Formats: sequence, structure tokens, C-alpha cells
Amino acid sequence: MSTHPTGKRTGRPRSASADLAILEATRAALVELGWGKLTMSDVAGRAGVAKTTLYRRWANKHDLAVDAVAVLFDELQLPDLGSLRADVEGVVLQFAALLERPEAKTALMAVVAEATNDAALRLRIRSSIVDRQKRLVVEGRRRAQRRGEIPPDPPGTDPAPQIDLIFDVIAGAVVHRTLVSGEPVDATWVAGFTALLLTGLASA
Amino acid sequence: MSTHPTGKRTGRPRSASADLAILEATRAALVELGWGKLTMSDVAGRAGVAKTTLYRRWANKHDLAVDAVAVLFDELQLPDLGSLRADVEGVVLQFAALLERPEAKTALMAVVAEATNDAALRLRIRSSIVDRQKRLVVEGRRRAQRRGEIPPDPPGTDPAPQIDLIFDVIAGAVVHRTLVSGEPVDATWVAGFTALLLTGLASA
Amino acid sequence: MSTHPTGKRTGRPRSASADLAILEATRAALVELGWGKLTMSDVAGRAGVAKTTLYRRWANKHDLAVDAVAVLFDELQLPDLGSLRADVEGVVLQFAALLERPEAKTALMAVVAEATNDAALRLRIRSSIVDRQKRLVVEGRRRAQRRGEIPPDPPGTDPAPQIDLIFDVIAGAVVHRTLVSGEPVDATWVAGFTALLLTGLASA
Amino acid sequence: MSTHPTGKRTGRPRSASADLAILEATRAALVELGWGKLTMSDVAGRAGVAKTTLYRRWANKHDLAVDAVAVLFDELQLPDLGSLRADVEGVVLQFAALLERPEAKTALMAVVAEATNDAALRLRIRSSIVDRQKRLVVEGRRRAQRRGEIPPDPPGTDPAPQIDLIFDVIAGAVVHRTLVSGEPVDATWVAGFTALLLTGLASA
DNA sequence: TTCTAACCGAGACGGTACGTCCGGTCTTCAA
DNA sequence: TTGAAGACCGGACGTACCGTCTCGGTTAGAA
Repeated sequence: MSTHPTGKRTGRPRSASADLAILEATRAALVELGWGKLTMSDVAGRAGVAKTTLYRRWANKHDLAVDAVAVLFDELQLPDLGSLRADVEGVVLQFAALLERPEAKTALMAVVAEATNDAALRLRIRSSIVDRQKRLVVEGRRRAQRRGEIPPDPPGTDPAPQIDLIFDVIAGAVVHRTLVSGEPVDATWVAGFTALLLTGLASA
Repeated sequence: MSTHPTGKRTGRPRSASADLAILEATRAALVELGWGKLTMSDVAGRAGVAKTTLYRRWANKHDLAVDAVAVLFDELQLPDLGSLRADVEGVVLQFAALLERPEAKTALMAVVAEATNDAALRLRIRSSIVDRQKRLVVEGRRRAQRRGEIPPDPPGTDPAPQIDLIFDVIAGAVVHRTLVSGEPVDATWVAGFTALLLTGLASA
Repeated sequence: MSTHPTGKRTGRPRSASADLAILEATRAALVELGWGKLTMSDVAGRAGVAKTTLYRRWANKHDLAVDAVAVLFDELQLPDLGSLRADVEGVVLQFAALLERPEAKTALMAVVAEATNDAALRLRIRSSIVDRQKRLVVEGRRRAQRRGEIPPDPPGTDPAPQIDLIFDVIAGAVVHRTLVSGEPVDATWVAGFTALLLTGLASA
Repeated sequence: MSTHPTGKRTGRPRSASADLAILEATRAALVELGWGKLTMSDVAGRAGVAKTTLYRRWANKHDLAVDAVAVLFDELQLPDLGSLRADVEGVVLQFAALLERPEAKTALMAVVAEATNDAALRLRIRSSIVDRQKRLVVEGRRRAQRRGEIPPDPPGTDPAPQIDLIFDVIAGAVVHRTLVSGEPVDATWVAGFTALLLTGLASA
């Protein structure tokens, strides 16, 4: 979210449409130029807005980028495909498709890089992007437990660490495959990954 | 690697110590400043070298960063700890320790980010950093097969995709946990991750 | 003068006190900051007034400055000191004292500078500041003629060019001495200047 | 003069031609745009030079302007026209012609305005522009003394105050007539002014 | 007394220049 | 030929200010 003044009343109110135009312009510029060539002036120009207006709402390029791409991640869904295997494959393919989009991958990696020594940015990424997608793991896990595909939570146990673990493994594998190894996430790879995730190395 | 002139003989030879000093200075600057504040002038100053010397050996900032951190990843080892579980836990802890080092994580993410739209840099990262660590998976897998912990490769099958998969899962999970989720990789998490990797979700 | 609405009757009338507060604030800001650092926001703040209020009354910074300093020049007087020499010395000292005031000199030069390519501003300066001070020359000259210190106007001659000339010589010399040469206008200089003005170079 | 590094030896030397190109570009920009619209970027562009190069040599717009116009004033000459009256008329006309040039008048007034609260700039103006033109008064006075048109310096007297006075009166009258009163300096006015200067008010 | 038009403070807006910084190149002299 | 030094071009940065605009709210005179 952009930085909104909190308790103010007076003065001309900020243009609501400007926020949307700026975020859209940011994504468009990321697609065309990539992170390194992205400039605030260019974004302002595309959005039909003055540079001042950007800086009034976001402190810098990285904060703006987080907001610009966060909405993309909210598009991920988990339709019930009938089995844990199918559900996992479905979400992995969706996530891989998202990471193919230049604005998503380029912005995500750039802000993560900057966040390695910027605690505030780290928090912003977590709250705006990462934590919101854990809903997918929570839901998929609940379904699989109902179907009896995985054991129910033992009473008195906090499921959060397990949820975080599964999330890091799935998201991490896809991100690493796509952005570090630089190989495509195709049906074959997804099938292999899902099999490994469900039954483990020992039976691979 | 820095770019060494190939067939030249005459003239003053390049200072051999300069390469090491520059790479060391780069790592030091990364620790103190992070990627965003890192400047070539600063690196040159720390290394007691002129900017010209940097550019004579590396084409740009990103190439220099790749070389500066690549050597860190070569320190990873896979001592035989007697079981697949122990070997996995050992290497995960080593890798996590490496990613705790600011110069490693900050440079790695920065170059990966830039590589999202720079194919040449992508290749350089793969050859200098990523592919060289697959040796760890190859070796661990061979040992586990000898011990009978995992089945041998079926004849006529290329083991490479399986190796790549395991590598992406392990490296991806640790990277995502550390840099995206921003949570520590401690003994508890490593145990849980290793259990999941060995036996899969179904039995978790 | 500030721009007053002409034929209007209804609605809330403009605050009369605001005009004075704004002009006073402008002079104070000029003293402290000089022309280059003077900002409309700052003036508004000092006057306890919104920026809108300034722009409702003056079209821009330069017009405001002209009005702010014009009143200072109206303070100049020409008491009858008994002789042309004494009258000239008296008015020169007064004028020099005025130009010592930072708000006067800084604003005067700034608007003159801007006026070099702004005809409207040039007119405004002449009508608000320059022409109004010619009264001093007219009066001093009339007195000297009565005393017989200078010859009477020949019949059929327009005295205006002569008045303008004397005005430019006196005002110009003081302004140049103070603002361009940057030397003080002290009693010695005034005596020398008056002697030169009265009897000319040949007898100096 | 631009700011030249003093005791340095090493490194690429500053481009000598850049100085000239920048000063010429500054004058051209002043003619076209006037002071208020003059920008450093524009000057840099006209000179075919980077903005950094400007700031490496001049601290700001005003210092640059002083140097850019100073050379114009050095063009003033004092050919011997045979009499003091003719010499005065000649130099006044030359000076008036100079002040008709937009780059001269606009820059001169702007820097004088800024100098009203900038002591360093005041010094720069004096040394680069003002003091150098006193040579004209010195020479004209010497000639007139030789011709017997004005009395010789009394022994034991410092002629400097008298020179400064004459300079301020002549330059001040022309500047005030041109820039403040906004009236032309034509032959009629010059004749009247010279007469006043030579014989004084009493005989006018 | 109520209406209402013009006023007011506050502050966001588009635009534009500022002066700084850095990436990557080029030019000099010395080793 | 390499190296140190540092000037060079190009261009983005984030800030500051101008003059305009849009709010909600106030105030005096007209109805």
C-alpha cells in the first residue's frame, strides 16, 4: 500500500485514481524495461502524473515495486482438483506461470535483493506478498486431511511451522528452478516435483 | 573469472595480487554497504587500485560480483556422516550458514535479479556458481544408493533431471526460507525439512 | 498594489490586514534569506496566511516584491537645508541609508534583473518606485532656482529631460557605489560626489 | 575564471576548449532565454558538455555568469578623440551599447542582485568585472590632465578615491538610465550628461 | 435569520531545475 | 602494456519551489 496520511482532514485529498495508474504504469515499465532500466520519471510519465506524486506516496523505487507486483500474487487460486497430487500440480503450474511474467520475476528478485540489507523492506515484502499466499497451503492441507491423504494434525500441535515449511519448499523449488537454474517448469518437472514432495526421496 | 588477455606477451604484466585484492574488497564492500550502495569507485579505493584496473578485468559490476561470491560457494563440502538423513542435514546447515553471510546473500540475489533480463549473466551465474554445486547432490545420491537408502538408477535412464530436481528443492527451500520468508534455518527446521524430503508429505 | 477585484460587491471581503502582514513578511524574509532563498511558502507561513491568498492578490513573486519594497522608497524626504549643496548631501545620505537595508537592495536588484526581459514588470517598477522619487529632484531644483544657485528654466523648454538626467546621475551613482562597487557611501564620498555634481570635472 | 585545481599533476587534464565552449554557450543561452529561464542543463547541452563538467569548474549558475559576461566588458576601449568631452561621450556610448546586449544586462543585474547577500560573489564581480574597467577612467583622466582640461593631481594626494568616484558616476548613470529608468541612451542624453559631468549643475 | 458568494487554510497536483552521484570510457604521466 | 589518477559523457536520483487546483469550512452582507 502507498503511504497514506493518517489523521489528516484538511487540504486537497490525494487522487485515488493516481495510485492505480501509477501501479499499472510500474508494471508496464517493468515488462518493457526490466528493473535496471526502470526510472521513476518514466513511471510518472506513463501514469500521467508528476514525479512528486510518486515520492509523496512511496519512499523509493523498491517500495513502489512491492506494491505494484503484490496484486499479481493475489490472483493465485486453489481449485479443488480432487486429489492432493492434482492440487499441488495445479498450484505449482500457476505459480510458475506467474514467475514467467517479466514484471513479476524481475521485481520480485530485485526487491528481495534489496531487502537483504533493509529490514523495513523485508517486512513489507512479507506482509504484502509472502504471508498472503500461505492461504494456499492452509487450504490444500485441510482438503488433503479431509480426504485422508495426509494425517490430521496431532492435538495440541501448532500447525504453523509445518505450513511454513511446505510453503518454503514449494515456492522455493519453483523460484529456484525458474530464476536461478533458469530452466522451465514444464509438466514433466511438475510431475517429478510433486512425486518427490508426496512420497519423498526414499521411494523416488 | 576475470577476463585474462589470451595471446599477449609484451609490456608490463598484470598484477596477480590485484585480482585477489579486488575480489576481497568487493566482498568487504558488500558486507558494509549492500548491493545498492556498492560502487566501483569504492571497491577500487578499498583494493588500492584504479577504476581502470577493474574494468580491464571485468566488464561490469555484476560480473565482478559473480566472481567475488562464487568462491564462497566452493567451500561447501559433503563429509560422509553415515546416513542420507545426516548428509542432507549437514549440507543444508552449511548452505544456510553461507546464506547468512551478507556478502553472499546480497550479491547472489542482486545478480539473480539482474539476470532475469540478461541472458549472458544468467549463463555466468550458472557456470560459476550453480552447476558447480550439483557435485554435492551427485555425491550424496551415490552414497545413499550404495547404502541402499534409495533405489539405484534404472538402467537406460538419465539421472540428470533427478539430480537437478533434488538440487532445486534443497537449494530453493533454504534460499526461500532465508531470503524471502526471512526466517532462520535452525536445527528444528532442518530436521523437519529433511524428514519431508526423505519420506514426503503423506507420512509427515 | 495588490490586485483588488473591481466591480464586486457580494461575498466575504478580503482581509485588509492580510495585505499588510504579507508585505511585512516579505520584507522580513528578504532580510533573512535574500532573494534567491525567498519562497512564497515561507512568506505565507510568516504572514499566517495560505499560499492561495498570496496568489489571489499578486500574480507572482516579482510583483509581490515590488510592492513590498515600494513603500520604503516613499519614506525619502527633502527637508530644506538652506543650500543646494546641503540638500543634495541630505538626500544622497538618505538614499544610501535606504540601500543599506537588505530588503531594499536585494529586492530592488532582483526585480530590476528580472525586468530586463519582462516589460510589464519594468512598467510596474517605474510606476511604483522610480517615477515617484522624481519629486525629490523637482523640489530640490525648484528651491535652488529660487535661491539663484542654478539658472531658471529657459522659457519654452521642457524641464523633464533635465530632471530625468539629474535623477539618473544621483540615483545611479549611489546605487553603483553601494551595490556594484560595494563601497560605503560615507560623508567623505558624499562631499566629493556633491562637489562633482555641482561644479563638474573641470574644477574638481 | 573557472576554478582550476592548483597543485595537481596526475590524471586526465581538463579540456581547455570546454571552458570557452561553456562560456560561449552561456552567453548564447542568456540572449535567447534570459536569466530566469537559463538552466545549467541547457548550457551543458549547447556546449556539448556534461552537466558534471560545468559543476566541476563553477560552483553555481552565478559564478558561471560572471565569467561569461566579464569578457564583454574588456572590449571597452578609450580611443583618443581629442578632448575630454569627446572621450567621455565616446566611452559612454560604448558602455550603453554594451548594456543593450541582452546577455550583458540580464546577467549583470542578476549577479549583482544575488551578490547583495553573497560576499564571495561580490568579490568575484569586483575583480572580474568592475575593477578592470577603471583603467578607462585612469587613462581618460591622465589625457585630460596633459591637455590641461582638468587640474593635475596635487602632490601627496591619492587619486584613487577621485577615480572611483568618477567611475561610479559614469557607470551608475548609464546603468540607471538603461536598466532602472528604462530609457535609451541616445546622443542627446549623452551630450546632456557629459555637459553636466564637465561643468556641473550650477552652470547647466 | 437565513442564504450565499467570495473568502480562507491546508495541502496535493503537474511541471521543471537543481546539484549530486554513479557507471563506464578516455586521456595523461609514470613505472 | 600496465597502473593510478582523475576528467569525461550520460543520465537517474531525490529535493525544492512555482503557480494551480481542490477540498472543507468560515464570514459578511443581501434577502
